[in-house]
Parts: sequence; structure tokens; C-alpha cells
Amino acid sequence: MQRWDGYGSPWWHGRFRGCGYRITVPRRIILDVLSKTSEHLSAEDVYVAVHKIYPNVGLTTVYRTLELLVQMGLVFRFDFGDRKARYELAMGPKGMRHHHHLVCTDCGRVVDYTDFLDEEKELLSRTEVGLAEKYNFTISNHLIQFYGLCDKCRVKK
Amino acid sequence: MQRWDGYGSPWWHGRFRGCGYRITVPRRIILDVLSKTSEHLSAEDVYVAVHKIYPNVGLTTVYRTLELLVQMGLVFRFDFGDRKARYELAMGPKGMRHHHHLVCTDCGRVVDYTDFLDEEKELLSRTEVGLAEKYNFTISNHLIQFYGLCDKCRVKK
DNA sequence: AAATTTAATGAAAGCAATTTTCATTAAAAA
DNA sequence: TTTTTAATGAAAATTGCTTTCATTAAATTT
Repeated sequence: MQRWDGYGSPWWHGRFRGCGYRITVPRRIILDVLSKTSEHLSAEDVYVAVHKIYPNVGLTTVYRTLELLVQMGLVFRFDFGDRKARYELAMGPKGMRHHHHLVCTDCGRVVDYTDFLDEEKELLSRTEVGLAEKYNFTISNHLIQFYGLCDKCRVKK
Repeated sequence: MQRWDGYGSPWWHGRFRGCGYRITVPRRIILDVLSKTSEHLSAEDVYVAVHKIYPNVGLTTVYRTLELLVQMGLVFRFDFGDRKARYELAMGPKGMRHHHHLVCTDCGRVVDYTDFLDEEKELLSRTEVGLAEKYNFTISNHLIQFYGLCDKCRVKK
């Protein structure tokens, strides 16, 4: 599951070194947890998972590390409407993971989709270029989410 | 600035009546504040603005009313990454206001854009149909945000 | 227009997610 | 191995928001 850079270190060690950040046990474990799930974990979720592996890690460190990873662009932070942040590895051993979300506004279920990405991609990059020019922004990322009712919740109503 | 329904009431009175909700002074003022700004107000912002007009309105009522308006579909709630909700009138006197956002990840500035909407719209609705079929969702809304650095923040780095 | 009903309100207390503080620990540099 | 200083964990603090409950005021009935 872990990918190596060919010099005996996981892929993200270089990024850390480059920024002057230390490679610590808690950081190693948090990244490991994130790289092994395909779910949308909250800070609490990460804490629980990390805690199972190494019970000494505190919740504070989880929050701090997630924040750091978001700053570095290694992790994305999402908001699905319940008021707690969700975290996902931006890219991982499996390669690029970019996807969009389909959120059920009733039960909160989140589906990742990549299916229409090819069609979307072209328009998105054109839009990005246009927006960047018009508003003088350097665009580095985007977020697309669709909201609605999943099959189960539709029936309930 | 206020639009009337031709029978002597602002446009939203009918919606309220239909749902059995009362038309009260705080609600009137909150809707008035929202209809007169083009900014992305937090609950606190709304509270401050409302307070200037009518100091008796409490923060609790502001939260409750905003929630009600979101439920009714009269107001949209957004999240721009600082962890507080922002509110915008869904449609107003000026007609439909649907737009997307361009968010500066450094200073938090938010630009609304509608420019590329025509091109986007068609792809979006195709995507919606496809997703709805594939994942068995009834899609009612979507969110598109681009993230990057605005001109000022790019220079600072 | 007055009385009645009940939804809406405001103040205070409560809550959950996240952040800050600060003394201690452990990476990494010397 | 020693030194430096970034990172950590526990506890306290903060923030954005929600709940509770006694009071007020819309809207309905008289």
C-alpha cells in the first residue's frame, strides 16, 4: 500500500523535508490511515483509527496534522453540510484520486464519482482559464458537488 | 428595492402564508437585509445589520430564521472554508441569482461569476441526468467553487 | 375591537468541533 | 552524544451554532 521513492522513503517524505517539517510517528500514522481508506473521514474518525494503531496520539495532533496536510496540498478538506470537516488524501499510492461528490441532503450519504470527469474536464479547464484571466486569479483547485435525495430517502417522503 | 405581488405584499409573503409561517418583524428585516446586499453574509453579519435597524432582534432568531429560509429554498447556505456558514438570497427582486464562486484561499475573498454559466449549464444538466440515473439520486441543486489566489495574494508570496 | 390561540421570540445555558496554551518530548542538526 | 527547536499531549479556551423555557405578539375567532 505504501509507495517508495526509490531511495528507501515513502513518497511524501521529500515534500516534508523540502518544507522543513519533521517526519514524526503521528504524522506517519495519520498519512497511513488516510492512504488506506476510501471514506470521507472526519478528524474524529482519523483520531479513532490512529488511536487503534498507536494510542498515544492525541486529538490535538490529529487536528494539527490534518491542517498541515491541507496547507501542503496533500489533503483536501470537504464540507458536506453537517458541520464537521471531512478529509481525503489528494493523491495517493493509487495515483490521482480527483473526483466529485453526490451528497444526499437527507441522510448525508456521499457518493464519489469520476464517470463524467472526461467530459467535464475539458469544460472545467476552459472555464478555469477564462476565470483566471477575467478575475486575475491563479486557480489551483475546484469543488463540484451535487445535492439531492438518494433512492432510500426519496421513498421515505 | 422591494417587489410587490400586485396585491400589496412583498413577493415572499405568499410563500410564508402557504407554509403556515407567520410574517414577523424580525423575518421582514432579515429578508430585507439579505435582499439589499450582494455580499456573502455570515449569521453574525446578518445579526449586526439587522441589529442596526431594529436592536431588539436576537442572534438566536437570526439563526432560526436563516435556517427556515434555507429549508424553504429562499436562501442558500455556503461554506467557504473558514468554518462559518454564509447566506445568500436564492432569488430576489433582481430575478434569478444563481452563480458560482471563486474563492481566494489566502485572504478569503469571494467573487461571484455567472459568465461561463451558459456553456456550463448544458454540461451540468447532462451530468445531472447521468448521475441521477447511475446512482439513483434525485438531484435538486449543485455547488461549484474554484479555489486559488487572487491578484493581491499572489504578489505577497 | 377584544379575546383567544399558538407560533415566534430573546436571554441564557448548553453543545460539539476546533484552537490555543504551555510544559514536555523527540526529531534532526551539530 | 549533545544540543536545538519543532512537534506533541493534556487541559483549558473559544467559536459557531442549538436548545430550553418563560414571554410576546401574529393571526384567528369571537
